[in-house]
Amino acid sequence: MQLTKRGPRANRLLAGLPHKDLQHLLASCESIDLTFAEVVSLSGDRIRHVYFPTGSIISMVAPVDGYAGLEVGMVGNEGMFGVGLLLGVDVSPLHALVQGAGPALRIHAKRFRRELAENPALRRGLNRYLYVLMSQLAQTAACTRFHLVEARLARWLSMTRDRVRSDEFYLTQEFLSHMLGVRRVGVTKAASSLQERKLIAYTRGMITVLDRSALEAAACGCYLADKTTYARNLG
Amino acid sequence: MQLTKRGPRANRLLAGLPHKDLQHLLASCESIDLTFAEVVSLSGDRIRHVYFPTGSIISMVAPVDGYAGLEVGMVGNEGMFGVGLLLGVDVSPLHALVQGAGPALRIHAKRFRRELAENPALRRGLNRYLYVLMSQLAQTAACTRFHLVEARLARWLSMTRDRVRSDEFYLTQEFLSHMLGVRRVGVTKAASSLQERKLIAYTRGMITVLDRSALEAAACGCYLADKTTYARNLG
DNA sequence: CGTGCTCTGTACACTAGCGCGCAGACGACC
DNA sequence: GGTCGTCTGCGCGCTAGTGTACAGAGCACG
Repeated sequence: MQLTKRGPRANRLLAGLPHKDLQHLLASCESIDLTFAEVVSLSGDRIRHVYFPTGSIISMVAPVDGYAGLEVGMVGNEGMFGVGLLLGVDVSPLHALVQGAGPALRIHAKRFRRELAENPALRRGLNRYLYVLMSQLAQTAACTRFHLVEARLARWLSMTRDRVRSDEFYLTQEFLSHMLGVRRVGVTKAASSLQERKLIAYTRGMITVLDRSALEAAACGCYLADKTTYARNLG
Repeated sequence: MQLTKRGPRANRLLAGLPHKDLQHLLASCESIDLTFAEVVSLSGDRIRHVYFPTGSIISMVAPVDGYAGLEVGMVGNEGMFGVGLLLGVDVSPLHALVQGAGPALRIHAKRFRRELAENPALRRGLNRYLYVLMSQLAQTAACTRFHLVEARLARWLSMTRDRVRSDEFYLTQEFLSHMLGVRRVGVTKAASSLQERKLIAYTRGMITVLDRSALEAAACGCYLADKTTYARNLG
């Protein structure tokens, strides 16, 4: 893992903090490694830690009775997990699981609340992030309803690529099918198509993005919309 | 319109405030009437006013290029429109339009921010509401993906019924089709089915709920899930 | 080197919902 | 009372995605 994926500055929310505030916050943080498919938190659980991924990705999955759930948000080095605490609620309404293995910083919920109370810059930044996250939720809802699996897959891969900052990452079609809320077969078809078009290549879970900009073009507008929202509010 | 739909206490967020805080806030509020299909705000617009519906309903619609959009949140007397301001952002990422005509209280964005700064009880309550709203967004995303139109319609009508606190309300199938993100014909089929089952009756936009609890039972679990989340956090 | 597991690809019958177009029904308004 | 606009219902061909089941392919590990 490169250095750029491990230091606190690798997380864009933390990178935006004034030096002194950051140092103060870091004193309460511990550096950890998240492993693929690890469950960070289940819907309804108390949030024990807040996570700032630096090189990892956490998926937020809405549970639905009788189904495996649906991913509604993706948190990488541009965000954090545990936003409920910003609003005074220490229970996550969503499942959170590790979609991309890698390093992250985490901080105990209690200390995080204290930091929050003492640190207006942190509060301001995270509030804005929460706004972006809400926009993403809404966008995803609409996207899931209207767009075809292939475009959604392209969006999803592009988002992942941005967050791991690498053209290669590990993801089985089975996993993807849960994220997108479709059958594995649906992913196979869409992925085959993207591979035929030379946008990606994959074998046994290792996915390689061959043509980034073409992949982004194959994605639905939601990809760009998300990016724009982020840039406007946190850029 | 009954008195219970007009006074400030008709809005559950306001009703939860200490008397003194409420009085202070009300000094900045004006009482207005929202008319059916009125556009409160478009995606990307500056938020000029925050709305507390007392007898009206505002729909939050996520725009999608090439489609009429998809409703992702419903705000009635249990909520407010303009949550972005809580997070320091004065632009709405979503369209907001009036789904149920009726009275509401509103307050200028600027004054609202000042109130917010001065009034911790208000902040606390609204933060919790924001949390509930986020949960609703996620729930709706999953619901829209997995559940059949008939169950979604039943959910939607039940939610509306709760918010207008009346078994009769005006809504055309055309409008409903936009909210649910399906064709009008899809609504016709689902609504016919519910009517055959004696759960509702309707003619030319006037919908009557005949059997509330059966309608709620016909809805997907998302209806109950939303209610539970609200009760747990604001009840 | 073979065995077993995981990952990927394919086939088949089925269904919910789409797009479009049209027809009836009710109400409002001149 | 006739006309027009709005609301509701239906038919028809079509498509994306479903559920299930099975087969090949690559890797790991004994």
